[in-house]
Amino acid sequence: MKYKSSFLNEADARGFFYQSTNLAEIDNFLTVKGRLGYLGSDVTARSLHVGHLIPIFLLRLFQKHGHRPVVLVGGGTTKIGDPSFKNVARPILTDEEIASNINGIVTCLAPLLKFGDGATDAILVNNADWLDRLEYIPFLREIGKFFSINRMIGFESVKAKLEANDSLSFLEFNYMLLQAYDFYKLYSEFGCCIQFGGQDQWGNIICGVELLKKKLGVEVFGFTNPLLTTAGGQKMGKTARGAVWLSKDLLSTYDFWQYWRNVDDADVVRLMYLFTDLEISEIKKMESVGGEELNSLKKLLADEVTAIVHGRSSLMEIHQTVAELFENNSKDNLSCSPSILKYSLSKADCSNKSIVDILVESNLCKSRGEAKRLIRGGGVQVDNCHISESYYVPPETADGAMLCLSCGKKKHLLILIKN
RNA sequence: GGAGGGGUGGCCGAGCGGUCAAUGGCAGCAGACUGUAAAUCUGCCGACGGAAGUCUACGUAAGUUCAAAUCUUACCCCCUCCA
Repeated sequence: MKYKSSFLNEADARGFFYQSTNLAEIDNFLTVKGRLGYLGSDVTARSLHVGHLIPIFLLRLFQKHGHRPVVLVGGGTTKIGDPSFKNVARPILTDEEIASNINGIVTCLAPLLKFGDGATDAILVNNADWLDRLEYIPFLREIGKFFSINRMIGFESVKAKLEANDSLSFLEFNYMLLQAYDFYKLYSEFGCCIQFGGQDQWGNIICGVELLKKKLGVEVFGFTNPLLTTAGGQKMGKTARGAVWLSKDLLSTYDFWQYWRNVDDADVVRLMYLFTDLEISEIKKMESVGGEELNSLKKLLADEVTAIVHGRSSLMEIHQTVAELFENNSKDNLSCSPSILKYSLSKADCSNKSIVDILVESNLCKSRGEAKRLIRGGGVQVDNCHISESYYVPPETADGAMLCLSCGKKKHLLILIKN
């Protein structure tokens, strides 16, 4: 075993470790159960997405090993916007938007961490509770005096902006002081000694560590995880339709599953370590797998991640949809599956609605032109037959008949013909 | 406050009076190949229209012109520099 603490051993083995302050001390510190560690997140959207997943799964691990996670939602700092490594300043949100975003994010977290009053139950805090009440002069005198501009402009996150001649407003420049102050607060009020975050948070985290050392003379710790990138070095978590959200309202469980089902070969095992509860020894065996066998591991990955994020019960429905859509051509039960888009067509409409109309009305295509182009390119199928004419009209069929209309291989629409 | 440089399609970025619905790259979509992946190749990628074509777009608003993303003026916004 590399470390004394079980948490560090597992976190490191699974690929959650990027860098930390005084690693040996953290290791000692964590040999005692019930330690507090926090993760802060700004609340710029009403759901978390795949990009947030690494630090949250890290917290989950922290909890599993008998420690107590603190989740800090940035009700206060979101009003500033973290400028680190961003080339566009964050939009300024209203209090109402922030409040509703916090609700959404809490909903996302519920299945991932156990909240409550027990010794290892997670705690939720909102930094608006203290940041909103700050007074400028006292803050400058008590906190600001510990920050050296010389040092601040040396941080990678700031330096990058300065060198690129990007504007960095004073508002944004203050972000790191506030995040440092959060750490100070959480230490003073809860005894929280560790801050987790993505590697891009390093500068901000260090500010907090240094503030506590200077102000209170205590040593607290920072621990960062690598950013989630694909094997090709791309930031992970984006798809055609936008971010891979954790909220069911923004991305169906079926689409969430599909995201993991379709990851790059080279990423499968790494993601398995990070985002499943499978034993490390189990996953180790997968490292040598290749070819078609790897393809089936992707299903396992998709199952496991989806089970953690959306509950194992959601898998049945997803599997049913997948089976019907891809693995056999029967569409008899497809109508029962909530994951698939449906479109009702009256018998009378069969003769006066073209495929183009249907594609547009069902939102499969954004415009008639797009629908026509897609047809011209051979991307539209009805019951697995390519159609080549934009004026194709579905045949009149008996009541209750169904046609399966596909745009490419991934988007499907079930047309129910009714009277 | 002064001086200078900019604002072009999802992003980057050319164009600087007609041939511009706007070169190129990225991203995206579809087809082929495959393992529902990657890579590769091919096609598409403002709206409406069967088409001819029409309309809406180059920060905003006026103007000059037969004709403006391109010229003029005002305004808005961004960036850089200032003993």
